[in-house]
Amino acid sequence: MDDARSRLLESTQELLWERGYTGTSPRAIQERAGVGQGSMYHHFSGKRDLAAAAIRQTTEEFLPGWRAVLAGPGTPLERLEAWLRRERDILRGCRIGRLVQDKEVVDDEALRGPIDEVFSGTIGVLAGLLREGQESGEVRAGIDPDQVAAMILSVVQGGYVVARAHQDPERFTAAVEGVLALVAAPGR
Amino acid sequence: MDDARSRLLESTQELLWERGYTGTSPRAIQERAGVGQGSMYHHFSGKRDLAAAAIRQTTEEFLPGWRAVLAGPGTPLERLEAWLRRERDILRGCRIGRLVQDKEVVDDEALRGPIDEVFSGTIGVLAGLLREGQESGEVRAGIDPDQVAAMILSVVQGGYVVARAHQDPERFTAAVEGVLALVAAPGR
DNA sequence: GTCTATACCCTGATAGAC
DNA sequence: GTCTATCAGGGTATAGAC
Repeated sequence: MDDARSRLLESTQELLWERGYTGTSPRAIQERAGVGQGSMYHHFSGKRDLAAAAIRQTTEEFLPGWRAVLAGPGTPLERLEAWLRRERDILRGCRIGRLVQDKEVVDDEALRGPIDEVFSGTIGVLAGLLREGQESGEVRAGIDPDQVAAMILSVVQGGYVVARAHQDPERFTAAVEGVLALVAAPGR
Repeated sequence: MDDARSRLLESTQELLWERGYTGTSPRAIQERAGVGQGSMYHHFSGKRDLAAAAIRQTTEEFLPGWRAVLAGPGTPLERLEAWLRRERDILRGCRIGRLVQDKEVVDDEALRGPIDEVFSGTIGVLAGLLREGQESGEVRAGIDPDQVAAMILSVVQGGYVVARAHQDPERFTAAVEGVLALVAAPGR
């Protein structure tokens, strides 16, 4: 019954990914959802409200990925590898990272907040993983896990950007393999 | 005399940086340039044409930075450090990397092309630098310079993204320092 | 080269009927 | 809950006068 609501959220998630916040119009959202004007403004107070809900929903969909990194099978380094090498829709870009280019998103706490939480949380998770790996000797010693965690997330985010510029997913892959080669303890 | 033309280009460069392609309107360009409608459409055939010229001009402004990396003072690693640590307007993001989130830019060869050239060229320059550094023993041996070069550019691009999400330039700095720690040969 | 007028569609929203 | 008006403004461009 409030199927319209969930279809609106889903089409907003898709359009934000494809077009960003500025490039996404209420009309386009309604059309893709197969829902009329009145319905949308019944469920949400406007574009911003709908976008905030859609972004929050998207960020919640990242939780399973975190769990796998934290508690998946394998050694810390293996879990990092699995996360970095997992299947991604590289040329479509990151569904949340891309939003942060948008001035309207960055200037609005309700829109930027959830993105910041995912990124900050990811850095925390990665830093923990690196520390674990250092203790077991798998990960290169003498590096700052927090710095390297920020670096790893940056490689993923920047990998999307560089791959899109060249229209070639291989650019992303190269960057990720570069990280893995550097993070492993030398001579293993 | 064709000062209007150069003012148009400059205001387009600024607006593309702040707002992206989709978010930049001809009207806004004209207002910021202090130029009327007719003038803009006299010098350029439309928004796309103007944006293509502005992007090309922006990418040309990257050349001095390359030269410093290639032929600046210091060892290869010192030149890499200088490039990575140089003053940047971090929270404003990368003036060309941000454009690549835009579907209309990616789908248009005239807009994406110059960006691709700068990125591909940068990776080439960085890879050369890394090879030099490996020969002199400054840079960690046993890594693939092309992969690590792609990784370094990704860290810069992703560093902007992550810093904007957190609204804190320190995130960028941490990522960059992470790279430098990993790239240097261990025990030096 | 630059100006003003004009045009048409899109954006983001409100109002009120059903 | 959803539909159909309706609206003021902006986006992007063309036309023709100056």
